[in-house]
Amino acid sequence: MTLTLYNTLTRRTEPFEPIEPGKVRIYCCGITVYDYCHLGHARTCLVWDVVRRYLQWRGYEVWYVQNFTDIDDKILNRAQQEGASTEEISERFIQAYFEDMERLHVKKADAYPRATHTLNGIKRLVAELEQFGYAYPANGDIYYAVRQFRSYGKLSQRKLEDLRAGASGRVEDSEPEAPKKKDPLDFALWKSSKPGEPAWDSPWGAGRPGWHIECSAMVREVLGDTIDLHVGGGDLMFPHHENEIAQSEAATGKPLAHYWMHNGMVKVGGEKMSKSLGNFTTVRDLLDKPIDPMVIRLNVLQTHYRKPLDFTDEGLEAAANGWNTLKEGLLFGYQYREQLKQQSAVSNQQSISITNYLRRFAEAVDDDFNFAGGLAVLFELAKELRREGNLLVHQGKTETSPEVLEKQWQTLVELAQVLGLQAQPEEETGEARQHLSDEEVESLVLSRAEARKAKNYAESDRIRDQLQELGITLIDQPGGLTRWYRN
RNA sequence: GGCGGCAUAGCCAAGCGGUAAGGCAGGGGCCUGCAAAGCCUUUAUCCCCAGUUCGAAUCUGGGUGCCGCCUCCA
Repeated sequence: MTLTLYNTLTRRTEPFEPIEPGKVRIYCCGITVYDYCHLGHARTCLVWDVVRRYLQWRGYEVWYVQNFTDIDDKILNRAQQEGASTEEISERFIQAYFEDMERLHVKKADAYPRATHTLNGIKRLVAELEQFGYAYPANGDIYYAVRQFRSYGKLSQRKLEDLRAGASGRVEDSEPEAPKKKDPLDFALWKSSKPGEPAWDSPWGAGRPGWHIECSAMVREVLGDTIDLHVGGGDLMFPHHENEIAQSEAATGKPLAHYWMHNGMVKVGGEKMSKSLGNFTTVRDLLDKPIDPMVIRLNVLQTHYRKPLDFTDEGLEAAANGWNTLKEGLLFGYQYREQLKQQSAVSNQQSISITNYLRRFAEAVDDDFNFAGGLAVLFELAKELRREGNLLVHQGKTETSPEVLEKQWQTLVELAQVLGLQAQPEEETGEARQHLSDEEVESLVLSRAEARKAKNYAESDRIRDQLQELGITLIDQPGGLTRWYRN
């Protein structure tokens, strides 16, 4: 089987071939740490977390790096607003980021480079670009000369003329520094600092890096000149990723990444979720509602990563119900293992079908990370296990042999783990529900049976309700037999 | 205005030329004193039009409607 993925660079789905066989180097454009993460950020983090997990499951050794942009205008603004330092702001939101991601079960990256920790790399890159004729100074700032880079626009598939036409209308009035630029599309590599602003020494005077340069520097420093996969939100394609390519490739003469992948935006009421529209929900607000983090994960995974995802209460509710189904399957082993051991073993004629599940899952996901397709396999397994579990509770026996069920369960758990979905058995609180012993329950069930026989349904229903409140569910079976179980 | 993407059941969503996965919600049935739980079962011809093909949701052309990017943005 071949893993294929959609490469933004070529606008085609291509077979994945890593530079070094068996190894994958991924750089994920992380966040600018000036506020809490909202669902849009969460989607990006979740999608690429699962891509990474899948590659690992597929046998690749993955080196996954995600950056923090911890110096930029917005951080500066926020710091000024709060009378805090930029370090205090970025540090606070980096910590918040880690808290949020941990709750969402996003695996830690192998490295979290930061712009402010990469100043040497940044300065080196700017110096090289200047030396090679791609950068020029203007009023203390250093700009990248877009027209010097012949293939500028190759990622977003736009021509310079088109871009200029689009930019011309607003550049003059919205950007006071525009007149300093030789071309409206030129962008700052290094910005001189105003009094009171954080600044680093450089050959161009005290200042700070522009927005795009830090990623070029961090990729190079942590992963090398050319990496396998560069991923991030679709809104970064232009200008951020385009500029990264222009910077890195002009300096190194090598391709920055073989594959570029972009995830779709989260939308609210048909519009992109964003800070400026004010229609965002932060990850922590949602989790504090509370909503099971796995519900958010499932909600995200049910839409293909490249498509926009409309965030709605209904969608969340559907995902919550769906998660319940998966959870019941995932808890099957914990719940019924003991009971199953007592069942007589039947032949394991179905053991071959296990590889079938794995194969179908891999086939779906190999096709440009179609996790939604792969989820169908998980639901199939979960529903089968739930059904068998119910049969065990209601009829005392399963249709499938315990060995096969055990394997199916393990398969489900394995596949769920690939998607970062996991359910833990709830801790026995050992309180109210444990007040009745089995004998006491039996005796109540017996009194109820007598009441029913006497057609005293008021009394029998009272006992049934009473037991239900104590977490005990009764199952009346044909022939007057009543089974019961603790919820 | 320029560039790009999407349009599949009540809702969400797979599908990549061979006759519509899955999830959610709903319908019907069995069981029951009634319930609950459970079990069984059921629900689309794919925005419109015209082509290509033995055959199209899937390819081509033309509409229509949404969305994203072109400015900070995951």
